[in-house]
Amino acid sequence: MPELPDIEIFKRYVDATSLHQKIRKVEVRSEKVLGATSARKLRSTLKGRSFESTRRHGKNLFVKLADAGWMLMHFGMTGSLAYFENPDDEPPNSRLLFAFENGYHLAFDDARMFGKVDLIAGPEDYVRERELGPDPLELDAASFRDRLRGTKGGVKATLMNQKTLAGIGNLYSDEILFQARIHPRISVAQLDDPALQDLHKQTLRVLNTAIARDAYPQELPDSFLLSHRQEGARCPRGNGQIQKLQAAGRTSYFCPTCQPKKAE
DNA sequence: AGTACCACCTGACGGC
DNA sequence: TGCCGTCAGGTGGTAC
Repeated sequence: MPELPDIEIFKRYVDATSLHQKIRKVEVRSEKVLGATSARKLRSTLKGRSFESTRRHGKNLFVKLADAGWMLMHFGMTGSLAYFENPDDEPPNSRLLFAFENGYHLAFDDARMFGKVDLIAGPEDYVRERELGPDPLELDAASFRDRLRGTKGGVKATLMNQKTLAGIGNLYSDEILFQARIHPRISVAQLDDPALQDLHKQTLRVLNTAIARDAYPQELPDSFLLSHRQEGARCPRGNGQIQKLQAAGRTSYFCPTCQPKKAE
């Protein structure tokens, strides 16, 4: 589930459950999810310390450690978090387990292990080193427009390019383009200023709506494509059937009537 | 700069 | 029930 709205929900989850509690033990169940750090280093850094606060940039969650830098969490395609008391409730694909002194646990669960947990100096350095673009929720319309004006590729690829904007993935780019009535394969250069302004507006609306619904797909409005995201499904606006195609190397769903290839 | 393809991994699902 | 192919919400490297 991990695009910007999902990570924002994970952030709030950590804030609500796991801050300011002394860490008793760290169990590394799979070293695959460790980045540049080692199991030994992670354990020794975290043990006896606590999570102090969190930040999010795009799909990255940063957890501040009391007096010892930051922990980065990236959730890949299948990562998630679970906070629980009874050890029997540890999720099936738990890769890292943080045990707190209050008896509760936080698990980093990730079936495919494309996720990463690492120790880093801080969010700003990390964002700069990775050349990540701005988080779309922090962009006003003019900055958004200027950002996209500097690009030349397909609109779907551009929305998903983390160096252009950080946080949008395959699902939400489809949703944003559906709401903005833009065909996924149109190039950014074909969009005029009003179109880019509307694209910005829909981006914010889609992401904020998803966050407000806890990024829970079933809770999204029926007017969203995401609840109709399969070939042949009914267009939420009643304009025919959803189709799929490949765009930016990913399977993309769209409504050919609402999102025509040719601008009118 | 942009795109297409492959690789990294495992689990879920549909067809037989 | 079980096996097999296909696909999956991300990202990084390579080649063009």
